[in-house]
Amino acid sequence: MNVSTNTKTWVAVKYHKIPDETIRRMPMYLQALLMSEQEGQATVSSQQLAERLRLNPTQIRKDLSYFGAFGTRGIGYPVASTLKQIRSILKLDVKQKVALVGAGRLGTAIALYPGFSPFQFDVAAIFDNAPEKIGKRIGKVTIEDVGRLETLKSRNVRLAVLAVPSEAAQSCAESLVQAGVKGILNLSPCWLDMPRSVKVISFDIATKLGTLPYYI
Amino acid sequence: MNVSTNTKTWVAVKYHKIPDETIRRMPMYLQALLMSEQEGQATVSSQQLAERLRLNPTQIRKDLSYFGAFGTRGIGYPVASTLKQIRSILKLDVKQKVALVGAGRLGTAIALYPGFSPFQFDVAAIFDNAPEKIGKRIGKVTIEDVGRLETLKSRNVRLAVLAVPSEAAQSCAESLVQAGVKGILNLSPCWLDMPRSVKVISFDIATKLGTLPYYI
DNA sequence: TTTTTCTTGTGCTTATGTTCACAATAAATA
DNA sequence: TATTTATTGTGAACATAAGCACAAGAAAAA
Repeated sequence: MNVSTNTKTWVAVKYHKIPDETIRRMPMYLQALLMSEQEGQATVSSQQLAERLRLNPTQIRKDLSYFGAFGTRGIGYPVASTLKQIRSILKLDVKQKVALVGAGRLGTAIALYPGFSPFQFDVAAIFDNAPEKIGKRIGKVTIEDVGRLETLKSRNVRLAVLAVPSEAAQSCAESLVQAGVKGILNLSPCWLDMPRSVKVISFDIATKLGTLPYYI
Repeated sequence: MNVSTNTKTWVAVKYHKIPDETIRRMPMYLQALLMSEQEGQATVSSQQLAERLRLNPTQIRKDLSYFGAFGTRGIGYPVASTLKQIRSILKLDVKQKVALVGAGRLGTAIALYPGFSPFQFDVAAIFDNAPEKIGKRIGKVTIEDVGRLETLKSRNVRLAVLAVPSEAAQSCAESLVQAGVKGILNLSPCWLDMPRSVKVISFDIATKLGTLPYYI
């Protein structure tokens, strides 16, 4: 966000706690705006965004307003500049390097997942502990031994996806922190004990599926 | 869920609307209790569960109390019978058949994902539209053509995991509904327009990862 | 038997998140 | 220029969820 030119924005971000739920929705707004852009729309109203995402238009306006006034009354939000703003807020305006730990089936699927493209993530390194996998390639990235995790520090990788068995998750996570990683997406059904300074997002496909029969 | 118009539901939930967040946590309790069982514990306190899951003990007690009084004051929760109760609540006491649509990398990873074991899901069918995949096997299951989705009705499959590209998600979901599926776990970053009677849980790995740089 | 210890179940308070309702205001139209 | 139309931004009301604090009650110890 361009802090220097917008006092109001700066104040808003600085002195208001932005709801986690708002942050959770921001990537959805990014995706929806990208679709509007591809359709050639110059502006988009909260109503249109809401229809695409099946959300309440007020919620979208309030979410965006936490970061400043991006829209124009009577018109809506300018697609290009709002996209730019959101990218900046989410720190997705620069290519974010991501390390992947675990080159199993799930890890491989993630390394090659086309859904990352709107966010410009760069899977910069892949690690595994199986000797037969080391040196092989997934896409353009060569699998390295987990022993080399510490090299992440000098390679400026601050994000990681953890796709290892639950038993290995905690120790891998600790190595990642040691290597300077600040954000971890954990895909195993276990809690990671981490310093406060490290942000962990965990979710497990099985746990999600586990709620489904209840609702049927 | 509109309680007032649905007598069955009204009775089932014992006159309380059960918070969605409570349902979301129930599979976690199931997993934690399984671990206690494997460690040979006969009872477990909300405190112990809370430490394992990094939750507040009060929250666990309140969640469980929505479904009845399972514990014993001064002692805690009996592991075996509470497990049984939770399985019954989540309808995981019977083996739930699941259809998987999309036998790509992500679909394959899910079909073979060991994390489903605590929930006893049975991946009973796998579908894809790529002719070269039809007839091949993933684990013990043979990949079928998506045209055969309608056979799910007679095979009594009521749950599905959707691991297809976003563009295909809506039409696959409609076929699933046509085939009598009542619950869908959607892994693509798009909204599914479904009848009220179908429960959809959506999440996208990229969208989750998209929030991470913000926090670091 | 009485007291102490432990832990559940829950009313109530606090925290977080959503939505309504409407003033503000930019552009289009008369 | 005045009026109408469209849409944002936001204070306040409402809804949902979390957590404190403690009575209730079960077993163990005295």
